Amino acid sequence: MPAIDSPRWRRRKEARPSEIVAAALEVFAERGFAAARLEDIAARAGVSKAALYLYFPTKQDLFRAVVADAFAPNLAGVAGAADAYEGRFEDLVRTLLPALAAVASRGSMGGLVKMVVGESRNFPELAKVWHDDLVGKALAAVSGAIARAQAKGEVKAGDPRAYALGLIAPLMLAVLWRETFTPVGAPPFDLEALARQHAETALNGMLAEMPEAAAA
Amino acid sequence: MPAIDSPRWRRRKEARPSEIVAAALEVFAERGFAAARLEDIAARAGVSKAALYLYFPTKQDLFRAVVADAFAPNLAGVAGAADAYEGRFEDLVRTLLPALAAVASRGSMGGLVKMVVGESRNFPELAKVWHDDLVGKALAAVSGAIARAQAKGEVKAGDPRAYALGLIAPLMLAVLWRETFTPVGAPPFDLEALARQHAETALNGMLAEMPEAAAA
DNA sequence: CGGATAACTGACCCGTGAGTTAGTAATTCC
DNA sequence: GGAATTACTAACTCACGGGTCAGTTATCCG
Repeated sequence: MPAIDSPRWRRRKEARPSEIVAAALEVFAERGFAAARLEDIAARAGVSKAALYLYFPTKQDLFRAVVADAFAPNLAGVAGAADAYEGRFEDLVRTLLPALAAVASRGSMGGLVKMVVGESRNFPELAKVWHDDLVGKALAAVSGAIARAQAKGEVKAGDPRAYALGLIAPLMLAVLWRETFTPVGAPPFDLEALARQHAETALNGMLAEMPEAAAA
Repeated sequence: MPAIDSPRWRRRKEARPSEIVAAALEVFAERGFAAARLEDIAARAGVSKAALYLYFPTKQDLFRAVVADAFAPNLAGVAGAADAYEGRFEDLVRTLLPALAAVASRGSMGGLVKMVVGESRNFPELAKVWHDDLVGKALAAVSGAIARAQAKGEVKAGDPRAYALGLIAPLMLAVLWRETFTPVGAPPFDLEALARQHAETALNGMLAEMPEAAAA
């Protein structure tokens, strides 16, 4: 027999939205937008399906909320830091890559990236927001830092945007690898170690060849 | 009035399967598995929906056929080439990366990669096949070539698998970029140029530092 | 305590799309 | 030519899941 008190449910107007969004992030990341069932999201949030509609008018709006919630805090910081940075380029790289690895290790970044690439065609406006406000900005920030380092003679000549992609791509792909292949038995990548080794390799490849000089 | 002859449709038992698979690849790549409609695939293949079922018993089987058809030829060659290679490591890299860029430029590789990452949770057996037979093998082949180059003193010490990821990740991510962000106005990457620059940068970062030596 | 409020639920509706089937028309073979 | 074969289609069924609503129950306030 169940306990006589302890009501069947509680009113928790404040806590619901974030719990729902968290549950939705999990399910969307696992199944993709179309295959995700609102009943599953509701169940994982400990709530009935109808309750979702008290807070989000449609499935698409819930999806948008997930994106807005989970995306912005992750990358905005990184981009801003790279943008404002003025010290030696190699110090930036040796800070940035492990920081990115740390962000990627915990948390939901893998699921997010999957959602971005998987649903971009079905949500062109979202793809545009993702690019204009976040991914594009982050890439531009790193490219900008590289261009400045080139102007100071720290970094070899070459397309800064291609250099930037070369810097961050291994980490991104390692995250996708974790989401995609590790669950079926593939050996994982150690993100921290990868970030350290890749930082050294990339610097080694990018830095101009004066033994010791430049920088303020 | 329509022409009096020219029948409404023709019997083309041989040609149908490949046409259907090609149409399915397009639609699956655009929409993802769950959101893809068989009617759309049928229409694009110039055939009725029911005709699909003459050749493929279910939507999942059609998806599997698409994967089998489109995936294997793309990567098997690359992996084999890297595996068998015995010359100087830098020559391998300068050959492999542009070749990969060429494969990625034309054709459907972007759509495939999207399908892999997007549907891996919904098709664990496929994810396993993808990894065990293709992606994992390709990565192992490149890692192996790097390990051999390290043994010969051509390449610096370090985790070969991480080096391999660093080599191919920028190209993969550029392909995903094209699929995801270019359609909404983001500036594209020139894959050929990216491959060339990245090959030089990566070699610069990876090669051991004896001015001229080693190699058979 | 008891009425009012609103957060929440269970059971429902209905559009959509995977899969089926009865029949039609292109082809083949005599 | 015409019967037999079968590639193909139009029209259907039915399960599934997004979205709704009437009613229930926790909570607030007097």
